[in-house]
Amino acid sequence: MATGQSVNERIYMVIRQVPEGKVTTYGQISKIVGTASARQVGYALAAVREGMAVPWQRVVNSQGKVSLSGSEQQRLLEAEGIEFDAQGRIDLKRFGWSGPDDAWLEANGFDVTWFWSR
DNA sequence: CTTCTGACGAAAT
DNA sequence: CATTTCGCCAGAA
Repeated sequence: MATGQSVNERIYMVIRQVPEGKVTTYGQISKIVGTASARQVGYALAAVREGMAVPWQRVVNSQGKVSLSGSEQQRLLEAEGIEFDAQGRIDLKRFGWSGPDDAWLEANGFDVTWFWSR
């Protein structure tokens, strides 16, 4: 594992891998990081400040909805090509990120075993 | 040093 | 479908 780094730092590393036009979920990030619960991912995002280069807007909840209702998160995603339905939800089948590739995981010290059950 | 408080998820009830 | 329970980080007061 990427030792010497805090849980939050590992969470940010993973989120930075999400490409524009795709979204990921709190649960998926927690599985990739391995040592973080979905709740901790939420804590980590709440601690993000400007200048950290973390595309926090690409992280939505398991229902495909943005966490910050009434904020600018949805507008930022629409600008990247993400579509929302009438209920304000994103179709994860179409816009969901499939995850980092094995090479990246291994190069950064993450456990690749989560791939076996994805 | 202690307490409080958040961008969440899955399973059980 | 709504509510409850647990998991257990990091910064502010």
